[in-house]
Amino acid sequence: MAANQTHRDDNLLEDIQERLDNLNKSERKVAEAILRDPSAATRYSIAALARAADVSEPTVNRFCRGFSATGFPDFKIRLAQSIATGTPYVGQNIEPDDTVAEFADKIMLSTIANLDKARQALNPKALATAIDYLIQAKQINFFGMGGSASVALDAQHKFFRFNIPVMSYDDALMQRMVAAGCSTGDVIVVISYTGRTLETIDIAQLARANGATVIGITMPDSPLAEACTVVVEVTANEDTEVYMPMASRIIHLTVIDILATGVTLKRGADFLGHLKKIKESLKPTRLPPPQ
Amino acid sequence: MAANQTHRDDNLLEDIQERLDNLNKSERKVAEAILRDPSAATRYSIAALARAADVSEPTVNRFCRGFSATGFPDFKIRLAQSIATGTPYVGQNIEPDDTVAEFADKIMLSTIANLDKARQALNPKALATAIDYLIQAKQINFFGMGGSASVALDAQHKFFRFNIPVMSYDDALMQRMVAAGCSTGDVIVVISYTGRTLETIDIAQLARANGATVIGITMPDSPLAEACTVVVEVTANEDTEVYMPMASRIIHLTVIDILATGVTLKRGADFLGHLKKIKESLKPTRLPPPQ
DNA sequence: AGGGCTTGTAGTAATTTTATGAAAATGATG
DNA sequence: CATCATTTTCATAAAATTACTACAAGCCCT
Repeated sequence: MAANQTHRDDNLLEDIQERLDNLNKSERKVAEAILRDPSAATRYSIAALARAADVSEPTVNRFCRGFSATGFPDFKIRLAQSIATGTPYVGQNIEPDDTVAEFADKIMLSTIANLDKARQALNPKALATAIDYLIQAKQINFFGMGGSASVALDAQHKFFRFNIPVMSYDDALMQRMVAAGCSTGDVIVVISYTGRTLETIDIAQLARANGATVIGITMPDSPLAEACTVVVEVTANEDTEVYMPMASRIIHLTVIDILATGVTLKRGADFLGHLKKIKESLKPTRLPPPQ
Repeated sequence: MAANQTHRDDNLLEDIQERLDNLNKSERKVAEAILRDPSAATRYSIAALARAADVSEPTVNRFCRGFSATGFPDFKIRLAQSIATGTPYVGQNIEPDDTVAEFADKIMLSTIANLDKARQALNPKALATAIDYLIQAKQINFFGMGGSASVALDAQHKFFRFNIPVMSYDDALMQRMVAAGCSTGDVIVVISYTGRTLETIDIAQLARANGATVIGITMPDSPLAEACTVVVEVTANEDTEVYMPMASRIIHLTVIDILATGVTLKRGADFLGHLKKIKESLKPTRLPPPQ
């Protein structure tokens, strides 16, 4: 019973953040005042916001219209929705003179924001397909190089509880060897942020050529994505900002969580289905139930 | 900086629904008009809503005040937020018959919720101390066993860019050997969710006895926490629920992100501090400053 | 110096809120 | 059970706040 309407991708706050550079002096002052404390902005009157931004009221009004609102009140409503939609604390880069409390908060919030974005972008159908493949796997291998090595390792731990042989490899040579040696029924999960590492793409293709199912957790429309049987698309906001840490790893890990949970659940359902089949096979030997 | 309130569990819409019976005739008409099409209500003016509910404008206003809003505009903002809060199943456990879309969403949301909780519980002072130790380290070792192995591995990758020797170990034997061989100036970061693994505690004590600084990322008041030089306390809501995956790993990873970022930042700042020290050492050779 | 873009001033329009009193409901009492 | 008193409910209208428009001054860039 999902079906929460209202999820047109508004995200006014992000919009403001993005268009910050394309605004003229005064309107940028307005934008900055809003970003400084978005939730407070929803409580301001146009006069109060104008004062906070040190501009005139009509400037605020023009600013609102610039973001395709009919006026200030409409803008406030949209802003309020944008805040509640999850992505509350967008932006705010880490500054060299931030205190520990400040940048710790910023990292946490940006991670949260990224996760929420990933949540909205997640494709359940791809996940379902991936889970189906994983359930039927004779053997599962997780491939992750560099930064994704830890994700692969984590995946190995998570999938260990299922009674399937699971391994993870962070080494191109080993990966290639495994890919070369695999066959139909094997599943290989390739984790890569960019999806553009030549070696990785090559290995994925090799594995597929040998009949293995290749599940990719990577960037949409990347060469690696093309090479996979099924792709769970992940687009993280990798800030080029030096201080900003990789959010993609966190998202990848959470995707692994979802896959593992999916396998657990489906196995249960499968099991129930199995029981049902047995029961039904017994039916002919019994009398039909009363009524 | 931090301090973003706003996430009191509003859910105005639910509130209205609940209090529907306790309202008098006219106010109920208002409530019904709003519930008939909540998102339309956010676009109405007080006059329009009054007409839609077939009551007078002050009635609408009184209604708004009844739901602890300062007035109609404030009410509309709250309503907009309530609608947009696309958080239908926060805190809900995963059910065996959830669709993929449903449980994927639940996992994401619960992870987000956990991160946010961790954010509020973070102790900046402990983080600052840990960062100080890490900067001064001659050598850093990350220890994580079982599920925390991937966190340790990730940490190794992150700290690689600093010019300090970094290693990670997921094996008790290797950890013990490293702990036995370390000396003053070495920093060991022990990552453990429970903080109650005997082996890990023992290793931490051994390392400290040899003069190493031991930073713990673990549960507060745990035996491991006692054994550390400084502890970054992490309390994740580890749902005992079978289907719920470990949120602690994600939090641990984010803590690592914070530490790595802190080291990057402080290196810059440290340089300034260094300069200051040199300056101060020169003070005695000068006359006291005027005033 | 003049055209185009930006921004503020001042006045106007719209909207919300308060004040006030009338109508309805409740309840007590003869 | 009728009647009056009291309270609650509600709408009209006026006041106050808030948002919008027109226009003019200012700035920047050839």
